[in-house]
Amino acid sequence: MTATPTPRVTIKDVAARAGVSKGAVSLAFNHKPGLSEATRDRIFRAARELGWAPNLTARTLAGSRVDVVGLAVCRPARVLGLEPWYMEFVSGVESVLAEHSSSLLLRLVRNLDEEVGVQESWWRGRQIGGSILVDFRADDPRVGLVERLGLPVVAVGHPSLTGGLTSVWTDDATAVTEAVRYLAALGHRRIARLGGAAALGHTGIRTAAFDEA
DNA sequence: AGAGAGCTGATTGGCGGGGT
DNA sequence: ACCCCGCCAATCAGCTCTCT
Repeated sequence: MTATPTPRVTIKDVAARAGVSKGAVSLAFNHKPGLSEATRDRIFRAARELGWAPNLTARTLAGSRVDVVGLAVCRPARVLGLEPWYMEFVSGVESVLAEHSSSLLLRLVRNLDEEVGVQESWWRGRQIGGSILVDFRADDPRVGLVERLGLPVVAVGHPSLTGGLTSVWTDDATAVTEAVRYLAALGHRRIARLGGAAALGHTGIRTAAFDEA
C-alpha cells in the first residue's frame, strides 16, 4: 500500500481559508502594515490550521531576498572537525541566523580559486543573499570578486587584508605581543610559537608581531 | 468631499515540461 | 528548435469603504 502524498498547501489555500486575497496573506506574514489585527489573526489561524509554511523557492523566484548566508571554508573535512575555532564560529553564526529565520550554506573547498567559483556560482544562481568570507590572504582575489558581483559580505579579517569590505577581526598583533610580554615577564627568554599556514594574512600579522616583540 | 485605512488582483520572476 | 504555460510568493497601483 502506497501512502497518498499530502497536497502542498500554498498561500492561495491560506487566502481562501481566511477569506482574503493572496496579497493580504503576504502582508500578514511579512509583518507589513495595511491589515487590521482581526484580519491578521484570521490569516495566522488559517495558516496554522492548514499547516502552511512559506515556500522558499517561490519566495526567491519572486525576486525578494534570499535568507541564506554562504560560508566557504578552505579545509579538508577531517581537519575542520578538529578545529575548535571553526566549530565555535559556525555555531555562533548559526545561532544568530536562526534568530532571523535564515540558514547557513556551508561548503568545503580545496583552494581559493575553487572558493571564488563557488561564491560566484552561489550569487549568480541566487542561492545566497550574502556571504561570510574567512581566511584572507595578501592580495586576496575575493575582494575584487565581491566588488564586481555586488555580493553583500562580511569579511572576517584585518582591514589591511579585506580591502575596504565590511570586516570583523580580532587584534592578533596585540594578542601576540601581550602573550610574549607576559612570558618574558615570567623570565622566559627562549619562546617558541606554532603558527598557521604562512599564506594566511592573520598568520603574517601574528608572525610580524611575534618577531617584533 | 476628502482623507486614510483596508484590501484586491494583475504582474513579475527563472525554469522545466509539454505542445507544435 | 521554438513557443507557451504553470508553478507560487511578493509587490504595488488602484479600488472600496468608513469616518470626519
